[in-house]
Parts: sequence; C-alpha cells; structure tokens
Amino acid sequence: MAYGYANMEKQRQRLPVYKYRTEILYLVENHATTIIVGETGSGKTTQIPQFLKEAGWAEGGRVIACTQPRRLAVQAVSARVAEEMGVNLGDEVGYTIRFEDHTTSMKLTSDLFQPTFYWKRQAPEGSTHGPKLEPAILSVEGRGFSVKIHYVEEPVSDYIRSVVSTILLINEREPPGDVLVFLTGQDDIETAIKLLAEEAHSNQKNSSGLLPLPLYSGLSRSEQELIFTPTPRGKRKISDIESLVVAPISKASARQRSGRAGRVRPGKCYRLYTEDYFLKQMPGEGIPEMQRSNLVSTVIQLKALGIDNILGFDWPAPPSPQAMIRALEVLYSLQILDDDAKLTSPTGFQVAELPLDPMISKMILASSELGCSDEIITIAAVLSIQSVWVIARGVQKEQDEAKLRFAAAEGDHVTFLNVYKGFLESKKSSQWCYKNFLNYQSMKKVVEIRDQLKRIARRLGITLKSCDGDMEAVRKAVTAGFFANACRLEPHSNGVYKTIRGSEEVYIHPSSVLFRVNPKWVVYQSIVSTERQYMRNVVTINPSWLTEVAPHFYQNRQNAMDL
DNA sequence: AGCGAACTA
Repeated sequence: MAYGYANMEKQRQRLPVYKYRTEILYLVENHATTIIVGETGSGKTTQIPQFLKEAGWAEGGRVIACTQPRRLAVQAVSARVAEEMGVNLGDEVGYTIRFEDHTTSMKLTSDLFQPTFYWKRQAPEGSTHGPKLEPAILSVEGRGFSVKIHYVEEPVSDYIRSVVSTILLINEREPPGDVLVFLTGQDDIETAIKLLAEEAHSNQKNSSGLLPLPLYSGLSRSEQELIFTPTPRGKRKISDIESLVVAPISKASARQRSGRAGRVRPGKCYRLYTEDYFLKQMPGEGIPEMQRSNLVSTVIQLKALGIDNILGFDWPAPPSPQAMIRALEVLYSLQILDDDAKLTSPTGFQVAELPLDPMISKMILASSELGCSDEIITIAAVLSIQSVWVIARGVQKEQDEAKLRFAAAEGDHVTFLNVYKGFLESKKSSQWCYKNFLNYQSMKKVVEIRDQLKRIARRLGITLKSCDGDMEAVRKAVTAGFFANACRLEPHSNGVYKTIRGSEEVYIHPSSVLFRVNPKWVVYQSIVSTERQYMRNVVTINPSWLTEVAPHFYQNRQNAMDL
C-alpha cells in the first residue's frame, strides 16, 4: 500500500504541470482570474485542483470546482483524483452531472459552472489590495511523446471502410497497443464495429486479438466504463469516441486528437484525409461554443446571477446581436423576462432553478395550474433525452408497428405517456423494451430524470397532480411552453405547414405518430433541418389556446391565424 | 410513402 502511494506520487511529479506548482499558486493568489493553457497530457485537469487543495483553497467550507465538457470525462477525472488522494469518490472528491449527484458534502450550485462562460473573482468595491483584475495567463507544455502523423494519399470515398481497413493494417503491422478511433455518430460507430466483427469471422489473421469497444452517450454506464479497464495481453482495444461535429473538424481539434496518441508513450496518428486538405482547406479553429449555441439558457443564468446588463457583459467570445435579440425575444414571450429585461417573479426565478430547456420549464410551471403536473413531468423527462426508441436499421417496418401500439391521436407527447405507462406496467422490464423497440437505457434514464424533476418541482412548490386522462389539460400545458412553435396546415396541401411566427414552410417528421395524419393545428418541440424543415415531437392543439396561454405573443398575429 | 449529429446544464 505504502509502495503504491509512493509510486503514485512519483507519477504525479513526472507530469509537466508539477514544475509550475509554485507559479500557479502564486498567480491564483494574486489574480482574480488565471488562465492556464495546458497541452494534452500536461496534467492540468487532475493536478491543479490538488495543488489548490494542498494550498488550503478548500478550507473553511470552500469548494474547488472543476468543469468538464463531457459526462464521461467528469467521472473519469474525479475517479482519478480521488484515487491519487486516497479517498473514496463521493466524500472529499465528488462530482455532479445533470440529474445525478455523486457528492456527500459538496454543496455547490453546479449551474454556476457551465463551460460556456467563466466567472471573475472581483475585488471588493473600492479596495486597494486583493487580487489584480487583469487575468494571468500561463502555458504548460504537454508530456511531449512524439506522434507520427500519417495521411491518405487520395481522399477516401467510404470513410467507415477506410477506418476498418486502417485498423486491420495497424493490427497486422504495429507492435502491441490500443487504437482510438473518432467517428461521427452512434450509427457509424455500430457499423464499424459490425464490420470488424465480420472481419474477425472471415479473415482471422488480420483481425485476431481485436477487441472493439463502442463509446457514445447512449450506452449504459458499465458499457462506457469498459474502455477504462486494462487491455488483456495480446489484445488490442478500439474505443470509438464520437466527434462533436459532423462538419469538417478544425486543425486545432485535429491536433488535440493526435495528442491523445502520445499521452503515455510515442504513438501514431492516421488521418483519413489528405495532407493537402489539412494544409489548405481545413479551418484553423472551430467556432467558439458561445457563438454556436442557443443563448437562451445562458441569458437566464446571467440574469439569475444578478447581471442585468448582458449587452455590456464581458463575454469571452461575444455572441452576435441577432442571436442575443432572438434569445431575449423568446424569454420575453415566455414571460421569463419582463419589459425591463429583468427576471420575472416567480416564473423567471423558478425557470432559472430548473436544469432544462426554458420552454420545458415553462410547460412544467403551467401544468401545475392546469392540474396535470404528474403527466407533464413524465413528458418533460422524455423530451430531455435523445429518443426512447432504439436506433434500428433494417427493421423499420417492425419498429413502426411497435410504435403504433402506443400511438395517440393527440400526438407524440401523449404517445410518450403511453410508453411510460407500459414500461411501468412491465415492471421496468428490459425484455419488454426489446420487444417494443424501445431503448431500455433511455427508459431507465426517463425514470431517473422524472424522479429528479419531481424533487425539483416540490422545491418550487409544485405538488404532483394527475389529470386522470384529461389530455386537453396536457396539450394545453405543452402549448403554454411551446406556443412559439405553433404551425398551421396549409389548406389543400400535401402536409405543408406554415409556422405562425414566421410563415416558414415546415413538415411533420416521419418519426412522429402524426406523420401523414396532418392535423390542422400543431405545436412542435424542435426542428430538424435536412432537405426540409422537419418538426420533431408534435402535438395537436386548438388554436384558441394560443391567445389564451400567450396573448402577448399572439394578439398582433390574429391575421396570420385567421382561416 | 419516408427521416437519421452529438454533447451539455
């Protein structure tokens, strides 16, 4: 045991960031903000929180918070830090991710620490001492193992096939070691793994010893954790980590990825595009998160922190005025902000408490008055996950038939209630999910999220009440959140809808139970833009509800709504 | 008669 600790301590000291320990602590002491740019493998994520802890920053009830942009990274990093500190995960070192809390004593509002913006430590008004306001910047080099980069000579036509043949080639020619592959999505990951499995059957020489492992958020926790277990001798792991964007990645993220190969020893990186493409066409940097994402939630959080002048806010990467205006419009129409752009009470402050899309939060608040909060919280949980249905290729017909068993004439939201009811009646059976083409992991998540929403709702003074089958109340509550997404069917058209807000042409998504049913009036949850604009998760409404739940939004649009 | 990117609070 003692040997183990000594060994771990030696490992820690070998990390590049260790050399900067004193400097980092000095900067943090003397500057309100310290920015440390650390290359992959520098140890910044696991070590800096420990330096701060050792220097006393966690004393007196204070907490050292560390944010990560991915759930899996949060778990892996906190487990590693707990191990290095020799404590149980959840005691001194814990983590929270949305809908889960793995801390026993940490009391922190995790909402505060979003990766989209950082918070400045301010010196008290008028004080002459205390930390300097201008940020300190420090760069820390990586571990510096060399990574040899290979490019393809010609652009590849079928990138998944190229991935598979590259892996087989590596397996045949390279010394032992694992392979990390970046693919664009769950579908491609499963396809690649299937191709590798087929290869193992038909061509034993090239693919022997391959142990392909998938990694994406739709997997269960234990399936995801498999990638962290040591690889058996003579085997080679292949963990597929999906990339964030399908569009071409930037040079910066390509470099970051190749860095993963050199973390513990020299490595190789195979890029399935040409060097010419990398040098001449690939964009240098990606667009900052701030300028890509929907601002609505960020604006609510700033407002909740008491920052009213968001236009004057010192953004790390300022969003466009149009994006800002759009976010303010949505929040105003949801009555989360008032005429002075201040959070309304109680609605605005309640919405700021909920870790959900504001439209979903508003729907929950409305359900309390409409007497259907029990049903709406189930719907909110389903709308907060990706999909309850399994991704099933080649069994589309069977899946459609299964869906029909739950389909409700009122639309997808009511269908979700039927699905949830069936899952409970099956006693949360995985077999039942399998038979009905439902994703068991997703259904378990729905139950978990629902429990948490129930707790939050209680805190906000909403008591759970069922409307006992009154689906009009349920649809009205959905409308109260999503009225801005109201659409009307174009008369004599074949399923063409126009949004009331902007008269844009939209269609019901083929995965909706209302596809080809085409009711006259609907509201949708979100739009999927492909060849056409498709509405996802659609429910029928009575247009008179629009002026009822959102008079301020619709009173000037009467013309658009007249028949 | 027909879709499909993914991550997060």
